[in-house]
Amino acid sequence: MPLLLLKDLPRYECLLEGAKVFPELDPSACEAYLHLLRAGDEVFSVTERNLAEHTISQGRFGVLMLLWNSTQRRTSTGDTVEPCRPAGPRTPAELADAAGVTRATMTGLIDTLERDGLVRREPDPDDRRMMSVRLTPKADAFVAALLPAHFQIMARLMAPLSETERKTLVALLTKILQSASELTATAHALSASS
Amino acid sequence: MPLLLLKDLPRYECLLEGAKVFPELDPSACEAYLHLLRAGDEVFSVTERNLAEHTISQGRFGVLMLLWNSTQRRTSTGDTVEPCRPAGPRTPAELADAAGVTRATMTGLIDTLERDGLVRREPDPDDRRMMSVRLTPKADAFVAALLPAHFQIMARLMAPLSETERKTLVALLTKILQSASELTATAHALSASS
DNA sequence: CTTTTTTAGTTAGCCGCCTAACTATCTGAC
DNA sequence: GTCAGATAGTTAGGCGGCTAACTAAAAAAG
Repeated sequence: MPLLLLKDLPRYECLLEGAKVFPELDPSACEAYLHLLRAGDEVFSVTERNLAEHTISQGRFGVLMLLWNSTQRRTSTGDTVEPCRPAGPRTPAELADAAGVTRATMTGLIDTLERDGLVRREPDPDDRRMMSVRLTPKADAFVAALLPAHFQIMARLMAPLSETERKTLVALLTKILQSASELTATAHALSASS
Repeated sequence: MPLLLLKDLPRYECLLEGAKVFPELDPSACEAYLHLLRAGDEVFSVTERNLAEHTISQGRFGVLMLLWNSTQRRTSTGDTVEPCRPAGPRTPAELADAAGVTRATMTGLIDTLERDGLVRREPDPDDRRMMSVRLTPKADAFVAALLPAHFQIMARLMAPLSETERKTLVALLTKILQSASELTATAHALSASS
């Protein structure tokens, strides 16, 4: 996360005191907000550090995973009845949408991946505006070597939580995600009408 | 968060299928991890958008809050028995520690804040290496005008969660935060011994 | 068929984060 | 007292986000 966060979160009493000055301050909401950002940032940093040991950034890793996913579908033996994602190679625009970054950012990521020999750009035969981005064999080996450690870190991060707690966490986060999306949508609607 | 995340999280069945290929993949851990990063990123973006309307970044806002906190303590009438944080003005190094960024980054943030007239650097009379960073009156007004909307956004984000659910969420996130800290600590120990 | 609009991708330039190297100052060992 | 090492802050340069402006090609309007 590109963010600057408080290392030591404020104690709950401080929030209660702050609520006296600012009636808008909801102490429990604020506490949840701060913990969410702090935990997200910390978890992000832990995985980022692991990826950095293989000299790859979170952003480029995300692109590799997206491409690897479609590669798996494409080369699978067909015993998967319902593919989890639409199959096939992916264009920069599709990758940008799936990853949640702008196309300009995706151009930069693909540039670096291509320079490192992990990805190839191929022109689309039908539409000369479009490109197909494909993993190289080197990237296949790279991802396969990287993933076990990556999965182990996730498992260790979540180790103190029981299966039930994990489900609870996911359910709570999903609720927050939804209210965040609604806030985003209304903000967009407001800016569009102005 | 400076990150690139999957817009549409993988379905749980996909994780189960992935676990057949990678025995290290713990599906529920992976699901929790992805939801945590996604929710954190979304919540971060929502507040960032609000701050951007007042032409301030999350990073600079964090610095203002840290300074504002110590200002409050310093100018308080003394009816707070136990101050939440050690009082007093703060040096760039202290701010960097509290915010969790490097001193170089803090230099840049303070530069911008000073340019915008929100902060002043004053030399320390005792130690000529040190600086004191203080809020200007303009910054006091700025923060006071900004905070109500900021708190309202937190409240709206957490609105779908009951008080109990918020406490549960904080408890679960605290557990994750702790295991993340342990992973960080062991990583540092390993790199120090090598 | 020509013209306008839309779309894919890139480029240019800003910002905030990082690390590494540097300057200036203080501290402590001798 | 002097000189080595620690400490505060800055500077320089890289990276990965972003927006905005641009080129080329396709699609739609006339």
